[in-house]
Amino acid sequence: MGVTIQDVAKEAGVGVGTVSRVLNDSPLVSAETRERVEEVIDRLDYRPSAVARALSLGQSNDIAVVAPFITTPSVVQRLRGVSEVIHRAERELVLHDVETPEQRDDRLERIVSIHRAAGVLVFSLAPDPKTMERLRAAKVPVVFCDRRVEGSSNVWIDDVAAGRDAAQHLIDLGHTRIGFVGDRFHGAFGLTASTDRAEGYRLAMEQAGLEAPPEYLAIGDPGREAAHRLTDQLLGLDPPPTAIIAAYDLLALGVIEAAGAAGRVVPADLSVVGFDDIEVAGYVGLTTVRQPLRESGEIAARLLVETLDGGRTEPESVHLDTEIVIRSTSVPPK
Amino acid sequence: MGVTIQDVAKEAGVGVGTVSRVLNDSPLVSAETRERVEEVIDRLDYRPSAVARALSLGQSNDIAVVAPFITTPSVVQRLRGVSEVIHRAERELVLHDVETPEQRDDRLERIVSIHRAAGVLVFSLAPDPKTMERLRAAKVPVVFCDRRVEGSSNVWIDDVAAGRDAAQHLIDLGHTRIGFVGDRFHGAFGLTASTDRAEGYRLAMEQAGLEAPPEYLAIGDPGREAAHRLTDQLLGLDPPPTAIIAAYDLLALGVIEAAGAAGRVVPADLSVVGFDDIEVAGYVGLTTVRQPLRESGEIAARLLVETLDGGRTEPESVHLDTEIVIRSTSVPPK
DNA sequence: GGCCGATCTGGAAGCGCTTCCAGGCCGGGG
DNA sequence: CCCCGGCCTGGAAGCGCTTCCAGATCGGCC
Repeated sequence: MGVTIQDVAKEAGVGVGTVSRVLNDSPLVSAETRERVEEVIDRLDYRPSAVARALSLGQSNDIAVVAPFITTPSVVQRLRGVSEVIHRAERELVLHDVETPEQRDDRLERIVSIHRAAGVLVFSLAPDPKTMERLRAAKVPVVFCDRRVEGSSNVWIDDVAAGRDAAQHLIDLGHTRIGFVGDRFHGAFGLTASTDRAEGYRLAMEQAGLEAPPEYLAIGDPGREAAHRLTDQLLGLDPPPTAIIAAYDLLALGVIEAAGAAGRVVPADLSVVGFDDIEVAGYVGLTTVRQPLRESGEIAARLLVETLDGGRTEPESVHLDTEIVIRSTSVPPK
Repeated sequence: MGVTIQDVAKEAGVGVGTVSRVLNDSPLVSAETRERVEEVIDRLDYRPSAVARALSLGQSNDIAVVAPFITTPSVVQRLRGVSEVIHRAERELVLHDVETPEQRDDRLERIVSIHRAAGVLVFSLAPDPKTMERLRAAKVPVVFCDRRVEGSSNVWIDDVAAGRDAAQHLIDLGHTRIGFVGDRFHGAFGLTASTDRAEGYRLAMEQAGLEAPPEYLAIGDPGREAAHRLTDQLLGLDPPPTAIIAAYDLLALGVIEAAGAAGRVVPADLSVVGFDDIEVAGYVGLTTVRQPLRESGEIAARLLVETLDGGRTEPESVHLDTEIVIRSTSVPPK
């Protein structure tokens, strides 16, 4: 069917070893032989089989990306950065979305034992220790994005600081009654962004000498309806908060929607701040704490590619800064 | 390093052929042998190498998904559906994003010749005839999502009808001056959604006996700033449109933003309608023509998996209905 | 009892690469 | 002139599977 290395060798009048050396840029080939072989490769439109190569080398050219796909649009932004770097490095991106926590470890194990991926990029999740151990034993490089993991390369942001910045911004505007909306979905996956941001919010309040009563912290299910319920709950308090921080932008949009439905005008009656700065945040004028999503994916992918290409032996932890982007959903309280 | 089929065979006291037969559920194995082999497989935690299997079979277990990744959030929704089906079918999803038109055909060719993917799923794009020919010659099943292609399975929606529905909705509300905003990015990729929707808009206007002067059709670059410019351009006309149809939801958000910046209140001064019903459309109350994104991915993936598993021999074209979702950005003109 | 088919099994060949090893060839030094 | 080392090169072995073919076993029938 397809042209094989044998065909090329025969046609060029050389051995298969020589063709292989040409393919892999080995210096052990004379210039004229190389040229002749390359001419034949072009003429026959030969393309080496990645599968055969992978079997022979004991390792494929694929990079597995494991992500809690179902969640926020932020994953997509990260993926763009990852995809760009991976394809520039002439590798393939194999996507494994994890829709339930149980799938997580199973996927990771299959990736190395069955698929023989060259490297793994994990978004946001933390594998359990047993799985981590196996990955290390298999000597497959793993890089984490949006997660700090000891002993592995990773890219992370300081979510506590981000939460603090969001709260501080509102405090600076003069707000004293500030609520927080989060979801427990993140908890089930072992994701920490939501709780860390809430913690930062608590710290900022404390530091400013403001109260953050437990009923001002509303945690519920993910999704739009839940965001509605949580918002209604906060707005029904006496006195109600004059500002709400949402654990991520999509949730913030839900808060805005619910506030409107409850007859509150954003931002006059209620200021809203989110996190991440996903694409639509700009479109709807949402004040939010930006994290460099695409860049985080790029850097994580680059760390992995460098490790695979041998240019990096020690794990590296890269910290990225967050930055509050003030748009039109946050103003001083009435 | 890893456990191989040889190890299992030796440990179970059988030949490798028998182990292979057990793995592949061949009926040519006696119940007791099967049981013994399975016990050893479990005990040694043996996992067959997908790479070796792929080389032996001449085909991998991977499904390549080719998508113009950079574009709208709609791709993500489709991907979710695809991912679910593919992983349930115990196959791998290899993602190839195409950021420039030139990459498109190169990617497709590499997918079959180098990566030996079992099947290909193409989003929105149309490969050139030469590439299509090669794919056919390689006998690799290809399914198109969001695109009608003769001779291949595909899932599609009627974008002309969708455009007509959007316009008709506004006409029914009493609008007579209706503008359309699109981007030429889609054109460069050979994507037809934008132009088809514009065509539907034109037809509806014509049918209603309304004028759709050329200056009411604003086509520019993709992105937020361009959407601003196009909107400003339309609003600067005399008389300006009382409603704008945007070729997809993200563009509609840009129109809303620009209208606000120009001092127009949506929907009182300007009604806006989008297409796709991406996740955030609900959050911001955008009236839009919904297409079943996730479902389209699911169905396309299922068509492909069925073809690969031998249950389907003839290509099938699945038409999905669109449906207008009326929210708060469209009201009668003043 | 012998033969035949049905049923199951072992193992070799082959998938298309990489890599290692054994040479062949050449030039230069003894 | 011979030998040795440095370059190149050809080709076999091996990666871990699937599959095919040959054979072993067994029961049933003549």
